[in-house]
Amino acid sequence: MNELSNSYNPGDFEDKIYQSWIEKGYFKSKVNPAKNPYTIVIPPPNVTGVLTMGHILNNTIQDILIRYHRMNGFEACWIPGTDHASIATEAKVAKYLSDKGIDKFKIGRDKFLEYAWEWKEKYGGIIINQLKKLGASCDWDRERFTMDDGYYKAVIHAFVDLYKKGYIYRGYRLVNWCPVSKSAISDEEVYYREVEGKLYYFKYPIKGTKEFLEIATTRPETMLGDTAVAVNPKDKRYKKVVGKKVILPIVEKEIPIIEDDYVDVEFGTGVVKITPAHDPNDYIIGNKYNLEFINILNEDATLNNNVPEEYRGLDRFEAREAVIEKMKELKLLSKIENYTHKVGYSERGHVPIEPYLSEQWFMKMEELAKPAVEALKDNKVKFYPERWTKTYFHWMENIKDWCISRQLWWGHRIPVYYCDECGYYNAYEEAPEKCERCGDHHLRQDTDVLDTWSSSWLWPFAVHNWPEIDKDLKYYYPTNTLVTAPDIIFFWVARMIMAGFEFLSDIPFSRVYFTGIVRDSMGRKMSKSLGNSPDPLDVIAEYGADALRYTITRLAPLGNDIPYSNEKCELGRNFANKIWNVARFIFQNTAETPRKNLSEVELDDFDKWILSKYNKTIEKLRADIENFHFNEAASALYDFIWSEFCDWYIEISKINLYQGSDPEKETKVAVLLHILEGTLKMLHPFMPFLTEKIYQEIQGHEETIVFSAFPVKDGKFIFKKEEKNTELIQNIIYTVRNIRGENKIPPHLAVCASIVIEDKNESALIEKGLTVIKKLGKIEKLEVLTETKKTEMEAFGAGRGFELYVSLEGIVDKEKEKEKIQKEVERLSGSREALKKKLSNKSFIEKAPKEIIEKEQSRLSYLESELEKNKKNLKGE
RNA sequence: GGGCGUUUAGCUCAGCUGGUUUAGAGCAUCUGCCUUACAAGCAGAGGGUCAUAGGUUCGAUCCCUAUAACGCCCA
Repeated sequence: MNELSNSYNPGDFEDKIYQSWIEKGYFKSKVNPAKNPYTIVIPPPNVTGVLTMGHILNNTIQDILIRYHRMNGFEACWIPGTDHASIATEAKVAKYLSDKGIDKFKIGRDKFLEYAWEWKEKYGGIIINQLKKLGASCDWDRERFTMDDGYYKAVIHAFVDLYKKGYIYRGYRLVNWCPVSKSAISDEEVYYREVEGKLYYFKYPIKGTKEFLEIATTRPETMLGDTAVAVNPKDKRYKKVVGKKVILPIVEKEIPIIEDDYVDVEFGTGVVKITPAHDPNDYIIGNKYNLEFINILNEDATLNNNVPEEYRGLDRFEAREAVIEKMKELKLLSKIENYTHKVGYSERGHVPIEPYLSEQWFMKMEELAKPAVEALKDNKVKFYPERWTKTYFHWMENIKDWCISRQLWWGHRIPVYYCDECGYYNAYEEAPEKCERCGDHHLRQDTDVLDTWSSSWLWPFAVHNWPEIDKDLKYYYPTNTLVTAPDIIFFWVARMIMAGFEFLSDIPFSRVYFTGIVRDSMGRKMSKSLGNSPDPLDVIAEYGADALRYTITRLAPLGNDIPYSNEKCELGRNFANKIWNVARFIFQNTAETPRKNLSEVELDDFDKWILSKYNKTIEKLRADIENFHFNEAASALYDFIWSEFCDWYIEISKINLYQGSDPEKETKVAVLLHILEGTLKMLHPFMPFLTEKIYQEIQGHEETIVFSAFPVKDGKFIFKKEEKNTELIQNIIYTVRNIRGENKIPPHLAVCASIVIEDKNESALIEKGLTVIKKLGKIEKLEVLTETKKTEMEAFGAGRGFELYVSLEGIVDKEKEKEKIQKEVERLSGSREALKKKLSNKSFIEKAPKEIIEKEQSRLSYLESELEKNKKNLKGE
């Protein structure tokens, strides 16, 4: 007797099975020259993060790929890990400390880092354990963290290498400043939000006249740092004032009126103020015309000492109000308009970012980008869906230098050492003891850390012992597929490709699968702040990991967003339950019979039909997985198992299982087990737990399904004729059931029927199929006629190649029956007319391919014979 | 402002590069069933002028162009 309980309770076995996989070490990968490697590196989640639905989607897909390739004989290696998430983690730790009344700056860098590591140790394991719940078959022995010793050294090595090659430089530049984190952030960490703001019109007096020049601005407070006003050279209105000066109000300073194409004539008055230190466009203008750069802000976005005294120390928004008040007083404010515009916000602090002049480290990107662009052009790296390559090219071809320094402590500290004595500085992998130039021993390391992405861009090879080129790196690199979300295409994907070429002269992966974004039922992105992201662990507890995996895969067409809600997991759970129960049925009915090979038993039409369908499913499934059509793969399995195997074959097999001869029973047992076993294998990448659990109960199973061979289509089990014959029988059964349903014949009531089969060659088949028709159609007496023999009180149905009469006195409603047939006649004539028209179209006959014309002609004759049958019946002939 | 998507049944989506698709699935709805694998189920049914307008073609849900709505990305 089998071990399967009466109902499907995933909670009873999922953890146990995972535990046994780990104990057996199934997921450990070793360099194996006899096999081809198949490698995936996990997109490392934030070490302090928790699993989201996005992770579920992403990691399920990776696991499908890994398990599929493992079953196909590859040395599959899925390398897991986490990243240190510099800003996010530092913010969390700082908040934790400040809640306890501890100020991060008071305790200092070293003490703070101690807390941060403690924090990491405490929360760092959470997400990894959650992945185990999902069934992820990662090689956990290879788990890496971006701040592990080895990885840390790799990051520093990369920095020093690029520094020496001249790709990394220090510069006083305008950067995106987050006043909350008090750190620079990259362009990619800025998001734009539409804001209902105001457009303020200020009058600046023109020097030596009584006239004014009117400017429009959304950021009045920055006027305190203006060093010019500008107009468009084509703008005739202002031709005469160009070259003159205006007196900057409040500050009482003369600044020039310049002209430049950049100025939009249509915007405001056509005159703009130029604040080179606080606006990216003005920064460019400032450089172009050698204007003065006046930084008016402190790190926390309060105003500094470069502004008149009364504004110093004010927050930027307070200063805005104060400037407006003052301008009003001075009668220099001419109007205020409502104005909707986009404002850049910090992804970290969620406040408007401030373009801010500061000393930062940058990486020159243009050269690094070149091979990475080529790689996609040459298809060495392919994106799925392909359209993302456009986005990629656009970004790469307009690439800007990357600001890689962050004014934080948690991260890889920039390995640049300064000599205060002589001013010399350089980058070193190991801290030098003395100054290279003057020999002084007082060296000071740069206080900044590196942007997190400038550690994770090394991920595909730094997970090994790089910069050492060891046998693992040689074997597993380049990796095969990267599975990630498109919102980090610049942050991460593009940069990994660049790093791959720069450090190993090769692509980091050949294919990139971009998942969609998981949204809630209202179409909103899942986010912590909205509270609309379900905890995947709750979902797993309620529905099972297999159900969740299946559901999310089924819902995720390539490149489209996924509308998710927990109830949708019913889809997966119901499917799991179906599989569970069909397995129970099979075990209950096969235990007594020895299992034989398919070659040892005699197959009937129905066996051949299901084997044919099964082999076609294998073929489709393989193609779908290899082309990343996971949702279709999931559907194909569902349809085969549910609509073909369970709905038809299982029902048909009961006839022989319950009443058949021994050889008949043996045939069914052989086929049932063959298909169950193969189907479980095909399902395993999608639903690993359930399939392992059931697999263990199969006669003659191997130790585990994890390494079992993924089924291969066998051409000798494709049976076209038997497929067609079975289809005919199915159609007859559909017709009987339809008549039963329409006439409300109770299910338990058997009926009498007669049937006409048009093709005489198929009549023989029907003889064999009669039992099946009788059983599934609940027919007690089925008469096969050579021609129509109509009697009273009969319901009629016809299909391709057959006519069917169901006789049941007193139950058939003749009027309704007539209406139904009338409707059918109308439908058929409609189709026939349309088709006739098509076939009488000269152009169609001339231009359409022959097969199509033939097809349409045979369809016409089919329609005509159907029509004839129905009409005859209607006339009562 | 530039780019990229999406628009198919009440809902959520398939339809993988034009012809058995006057279009499929799940959920929801309606009818009938506790048929000893499964009520998380079984059997049937209803429901769509494939966003709109043109165009290409013998033929368009599918290709092209415009429009609209929604969404994302970049400036």
